[in-house]
Amino acid sequence: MTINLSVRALRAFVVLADCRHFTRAAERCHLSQPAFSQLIRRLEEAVDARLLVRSTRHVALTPEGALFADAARRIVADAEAAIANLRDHAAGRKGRVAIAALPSIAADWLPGLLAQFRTRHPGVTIELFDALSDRCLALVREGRADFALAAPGVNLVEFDTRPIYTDRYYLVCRRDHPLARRRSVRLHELAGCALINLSRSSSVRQHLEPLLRDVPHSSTGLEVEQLPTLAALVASGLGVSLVPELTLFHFRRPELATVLVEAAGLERPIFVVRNKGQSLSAAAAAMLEMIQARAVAKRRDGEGRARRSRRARGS
Amino acid sequence: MTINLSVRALRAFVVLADCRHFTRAAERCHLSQPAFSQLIRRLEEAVDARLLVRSTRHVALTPEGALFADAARRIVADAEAAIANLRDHAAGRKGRVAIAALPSIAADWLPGLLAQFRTRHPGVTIELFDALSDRCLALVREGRADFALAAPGVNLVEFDTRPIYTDRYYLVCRRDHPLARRRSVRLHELAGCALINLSRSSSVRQHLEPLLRDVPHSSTGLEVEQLPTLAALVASGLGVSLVPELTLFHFRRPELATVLVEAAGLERPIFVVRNKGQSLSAAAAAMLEMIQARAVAKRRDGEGRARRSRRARGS
DNA sequence: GTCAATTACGTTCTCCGTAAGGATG
DNA sequence: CATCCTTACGGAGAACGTAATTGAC
Repeated sequence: MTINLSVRALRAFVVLADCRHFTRAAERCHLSQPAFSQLIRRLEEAVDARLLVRSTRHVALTPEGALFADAARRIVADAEAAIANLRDHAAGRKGRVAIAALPSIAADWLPGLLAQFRTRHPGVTIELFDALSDRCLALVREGRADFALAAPGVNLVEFDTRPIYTDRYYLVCRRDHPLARRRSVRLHELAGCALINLSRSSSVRQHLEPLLRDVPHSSTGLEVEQLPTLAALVASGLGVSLVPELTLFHFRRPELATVLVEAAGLERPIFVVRNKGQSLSAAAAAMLEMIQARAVAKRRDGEGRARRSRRARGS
Repeated sequence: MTINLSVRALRAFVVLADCRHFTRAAERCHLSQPAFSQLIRRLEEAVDARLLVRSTRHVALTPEGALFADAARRIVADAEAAIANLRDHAAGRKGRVAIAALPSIAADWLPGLLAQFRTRHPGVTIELFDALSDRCLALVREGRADFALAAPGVNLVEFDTRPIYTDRYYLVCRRDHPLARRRSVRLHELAGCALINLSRSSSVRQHLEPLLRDVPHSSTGLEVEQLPTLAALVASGLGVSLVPELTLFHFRRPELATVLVEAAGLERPIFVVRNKGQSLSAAAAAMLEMIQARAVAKRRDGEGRARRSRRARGS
């Protein structure tokens, strides 16, 4: 009872129902007339009903045939639409990308990149969640985001991860600070500085805490969540801070200076995080590709800056 | 660019999307696993997109595959519904029959027959137009009726016609009329009778007019449309009339008698009238079949009565 | 006689099942 | 090592095109 209909046969029948002429219908289907005739006959056998009344001179639909022709038209249209839709999605002309990214990344990298993506893939809906690492991972886990751009969280083993960038840390201080004119500083040189911390829940703080244990510094006791607040505190001379490169745009003010901090392990890797064994939609894959290309460019850019810095110091 | 999808392949894909396991899906489709695998591979080639991510251990849908699976489910369901629907119609379990019939036939034959048809084909909608011949033919021509049961109208050549019954004429008179006790009369015996006519537009009148030209009868000048009126006029002693057998139920009153009229050509053929080269729906064909069977029974019945009449008169 | 459908027939291609191969947990 | 998907391959049947046939106007 499991019949096999081919969309081809249905299309042929629709064409025949339209022009009611085997020879012409066969031409339109790029078939010889006998082959076409056989195709229709097999269709009638498959559905086990007479769909057409044929005389050698005229072809007419039976009432059942007319009924079935409507259904066939619907099915053929639906199948063709499904394939067209599928192709659009596969080619990245349609679709949806949902990205979860750390606020710093969302604010620094992504805006320009998303604009570029949109011009290249105008049919794709973009969803962007800017959230802290844990929330980013949760979004991926729940399937609400196709992938995340995040720093290493508590537990990444349940995900597929790939590093795409290593973010470096910068000292943020006032221009009148002793280290402000330096191209770079080493971590131990911060001994004695008054450090303003980010809140304990941030990935930056979690990353820095163990490294700073060896560096004697005077604690300011200040702890903030928002980077603009931090910038204002530093500008007011209450202390200095360490922030990842990606957040530097918060600190581009005339009264502030930013200095690269060099230290082993003082690099924050950024990962692309995805669900294990789950493939990306074409649109998401295209988006990720663009992001990775940008990351590579950024890395080269960073290295260039570093080399230039070393040359400037006359090494 | 004219791709061939088979519903079978789509169904296979749907099954696979449901259980995500080639071996089990193959079993459900009654295929060997390699054949099933090939079927899916060909489907992916046909739509030119990866629908599944296969590892030797796990099978997962790509986002595009999930999208297509929805469409496939829809198409498969639609195709199966279309076939089921078609079969229902072809088997007369569903459908619509529209009959156009002379009022006499509609009132005399059809009611019991339609009730019988309805019990046998409960899913079929029945439409009944009771109208005079010309209107019946118009309904068939317009496709609003599948067939008509009518007397020969002006122009039947445009239709396919088949006689199913020949209606005989009866004299309608009062019981005190000289001919009232007769089993049958010959047309010429009506000479001198006061005849009440039906209106000129009726097929009965058109049929009778030429035959009565040779019979000298006194005209009453009365002309009516409705048979109940005619019955009342005859009952009042204003004259007699000639009416087809099918209308006799109008004249079953204690004060009236009906007598078979014998004359060459004084028979009204009833035709089944259909559009040329247009086939009937299964439901309509079943209905027509029942009607014809009933007509045959009625004819035998009539002949029986006639034979009994002749015997009674001692021929 | 001509047009238009079907039937006949040989070839090609599709599609299946069995058997062997390879990857993953 | 057991599971499970793929590849390989030979055979059966499907499907096409050419040519011949039938039937209606």
